[in-house]
Formats: sequence, C-alpha cells, structure tokens
Amino acid sequence: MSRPTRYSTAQGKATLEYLASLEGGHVTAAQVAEHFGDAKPSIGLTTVYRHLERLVESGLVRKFFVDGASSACYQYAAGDDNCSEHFHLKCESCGALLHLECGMLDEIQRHVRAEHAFLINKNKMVFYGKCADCMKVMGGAAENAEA
Amino acid sequence: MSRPTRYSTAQGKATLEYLASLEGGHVTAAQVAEHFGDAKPSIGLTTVYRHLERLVESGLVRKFFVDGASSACYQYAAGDDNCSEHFHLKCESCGALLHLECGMLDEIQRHVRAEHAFLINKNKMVFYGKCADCMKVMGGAAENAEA
DNA sequence: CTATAATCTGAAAACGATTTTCATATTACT
DNA sequence: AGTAATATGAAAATCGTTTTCAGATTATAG
Repeated sequence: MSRPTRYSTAQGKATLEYLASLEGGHVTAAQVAEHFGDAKPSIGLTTVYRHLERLVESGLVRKFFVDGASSACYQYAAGDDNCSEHFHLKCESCGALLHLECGMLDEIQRHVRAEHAFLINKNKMVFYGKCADCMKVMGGAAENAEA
Repeated sequence: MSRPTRYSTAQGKATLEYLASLEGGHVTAAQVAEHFGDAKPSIGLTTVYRHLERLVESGLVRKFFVDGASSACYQYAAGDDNCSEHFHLKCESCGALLHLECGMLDEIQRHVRAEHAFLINKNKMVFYGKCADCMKVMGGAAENAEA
C-alpha cells in the first residue's frame, strides 16, 4: 500500500544527502529548495515537499513544528542512533532553538506508558520555555521579545 | 506599551466566557467564530483572533499547536489552578487529543532547569505518540490512520 | 447630554505555507 | 526500442492567520 518507491531519483537522493550533511541541523522545505536553486539537479519546492514527506514517513527524517516558526522543520534522523537522545528546547523569549541531550526523557516515556497507557514518540518532543541567557537578562518578570 | 485595554467590549467578554464554559475543552478560532454565528453579539473571525491573542498574552488562555491539526488550539487556563497539572497527549494513529494529569512533569521541569539551564513552560507541552487503544489494535507495527 | 478622541469591529484583501493539478519528462521493465 | 508507471515543477488552489481601512462604539471632557 505505501511501499517505498522502487524508483531512485536524483532529486530524492540529493534531498536526503543534503539533510544528512547538516549534522543534526534543521531546515525548512523552502531552505532545501533554495539550497538547490542553482545546483545541477535543481529541485522545485513542490518536489522538495514530496521528498521530505516521504522521508518522514520512512523514518529517515524527523519533522517537527516549532511554535513561532511559520514553517515545519526537517532534520536528518540518522537511523535513530544519534537522534533518540536528542530533543528540542525552544526559547520563547529570544527564539533560540536549542538541543537537549538527556536520558531522562526515557524515564518519562516509561512512566507515561506504564501509568497513563500512552507510548510517547520522543522524536517530536519540543519543550517551550526560557533559555539560560534570557533568564539572566529578565530575571523572572517581563515577557515579549521575539528574535 | 502593551497596557491591557481600558475598554470593555461585549465580544471580548463573550469570547472569554465561552472559552471558560468549555471546562477544559479546546477550540480553534474558527470554532469560536462559528459558535457566535447567530448569537446576539455576533463575532467575526478577525475579532475572534484578536481577542484570543489578547487572552493568551494575558495568561487567561492557553494556546498550543498540535501537529496534524491545521489550526491553533485555544483553551481556558483557569488562572493556572486546574491547568498547571493538565497536559496534552496526541495520538498519531487515531488523532485523539487526550489529557494527562501528572505531577511527574514537575520533576522534568526541575531537572531540565537544574541540569540544562532551561525553564520549561509546561503550558505548551504536547506529547505525540500512540494511545492505548491504538497500541492494542495495531500491536506495534503499522502506521497510518488519521481520524 | 454633546463633542472629541481613543479604541474596536469586521469585510475584504494580503500573506505565506502547503497541497493539488496537470502536462511533460524520466525511469523501469518487457 | 516501446510502453506503462512514476516523478517533476510551474501554476493554481487551499487554508489559517494577519493586515487594512472605513465605519461603529466607548470613554471622557466640557
């Protein structure tokens, strides 16, 4: 039914390779298309979306939404190895998107599964809040300040 | 600068009261507008968005995005009382949006703050994964099935 | 109670991300 | 080669949200 394509295409490979080359970095569909603006196999935005969607389905790429950003973020998932312990923290004050390496999330997963009968997909975890720098700067009061 | 308005308006009150009447339920801006389609103080979508934004800023209402849903969700925040221990679980298989009452999230907050210098805003927490029913039905394999 | 200024309302237009359409090009398989 | 299946991408269509702007409402002064 949703058998992965039997066709190999230059654009598909290029897209995946580009994502993989980012070493954990995340990009939007538009950024991918822009990256291939001049490249040999130029890739249109429509096609980028199609490949990204496919890659997400196949588990090779992570897709997540960050409130504040207008478009989805895509990130190479490295076969789950360097990825399963790698989560996102979004600072609501300065807009920074930080990475969090923390085994504690496994405990949460275990707990929620055991006590609340829900199996968390850690890939999409995004926590919102305030980063260290912003905490220093604004003590604990103030609000606004989108980067 | 962002002084809350000194004006009281029928639409603003109606919007807040409607949210509050939902007892923890969440709605989209469109749903709010639709709800007031016939009502005495009919409220246009534009105005609904404006009031919701305001209510979110003032902390009376929670706003969160759920991947898969195309629009933002708004939920009465009840002055932080019945709300601070109330989080969301989104089943990626059946689409259900479940509620989670769990003190463990406080531990996470404490840990991430202490060890990772980041203060999590628990309001926006949304965990993705698979609900109990879907786990039963599909064992552990299959994928698709948006509700 | 009337005037005037500040604020609100909402229809319509603008926007921006994503999806769909569709004609064309590419690839797989015979 | 030849045909069918699949991929491509420009343009159009969607859809949620924001902006514009003229007209309505409310606050406050006089």
